[in-house]
Amino acid sequence: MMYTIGQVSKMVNLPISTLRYYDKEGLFPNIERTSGIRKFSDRELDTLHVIECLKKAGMEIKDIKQFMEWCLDGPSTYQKRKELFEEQKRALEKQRAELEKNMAMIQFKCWYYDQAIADGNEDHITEMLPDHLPEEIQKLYNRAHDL
Amino acid sequence: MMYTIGQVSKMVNLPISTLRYYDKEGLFPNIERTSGIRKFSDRELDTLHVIECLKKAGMEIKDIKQFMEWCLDGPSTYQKRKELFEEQKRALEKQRAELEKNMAMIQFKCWYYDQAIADGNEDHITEMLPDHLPEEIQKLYNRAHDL
DNA sequence: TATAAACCTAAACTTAACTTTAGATTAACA
DNA sequence: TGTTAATCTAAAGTTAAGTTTAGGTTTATA
Repeated sequence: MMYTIGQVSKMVNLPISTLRYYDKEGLFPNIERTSGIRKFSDRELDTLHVIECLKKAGMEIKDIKQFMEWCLDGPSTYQKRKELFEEQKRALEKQRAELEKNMAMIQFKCWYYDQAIADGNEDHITEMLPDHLPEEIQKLYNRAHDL
Repeated sequence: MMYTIGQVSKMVNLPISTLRYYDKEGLFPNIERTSGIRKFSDRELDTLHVIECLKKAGMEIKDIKQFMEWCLDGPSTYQKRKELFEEQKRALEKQRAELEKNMAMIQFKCWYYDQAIADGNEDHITEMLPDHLPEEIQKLYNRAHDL
């Protein structure tokens, strides 16, 4: 199945200009064209999934391009490509740990302002810190401040 | 306890220029100074934790500044501040869901290249997709492609 | 077949979040 | 007390990842 750039834009919810930019940066190596007009296939849609994923893991466009070039080089780059994904896996695991810590911080703050609203001021709460908190909240606090 | 900008830079692992930039953007409202030189206290260190957290949740500097201004306004802004954290909580929950999806994609790719390396080519694997995969891998595949 | 909608490129522009530079002041130490 | 290290400001520069613009071509439709 083939798609125009406008169709893909709607499917993946990215502006057309972004798709053109990705193409210009080499992220769709040898995408098909008929009289100059891009024909996106399922291969390019899959590529867009991978791009989204690698971007979220913190990779830059130029490094994603490098990966796309490896894909053109065939079996000789399997090892490199695998290592790249192993590395991105570690990056995501690190992100996950940080996210959980930040979530604890945010939840602590939610609790904090619940208290402040109930009390009308922050006085008791600040005196309470960091030791005399309800157990569940103490856990959040410790996690948010990395013990 | 008071710290110089250089000490804080090492403590939080941010360049001095970034700390000055945050200050210029109003992220340390009424930080103390003696003859022009910034004196960071534990309050500013806590602020830096919050900044890191809000930035990770996707907030921009100017919105973090807004929050810092609310903090100066006292109890009348408790509600706003609480709502801000509730919103950031939702942002982080969304991030968490996306992260898990991306993790599935990455793990699938790791498996994929393990197979490609073992086989010497990608032929069997691509024929296998998306239906005839080992169950664990099928799960990853489905998750990565959102079913 | 006209004409509107969708597509194209190249190049300039934008934005956020820093970073660097230059030149000056303050603090720490021998 | 001199000199080296750390700090300061203002302003210009940087970077990545797009977005916008201008001017043109191709495709779809009435």
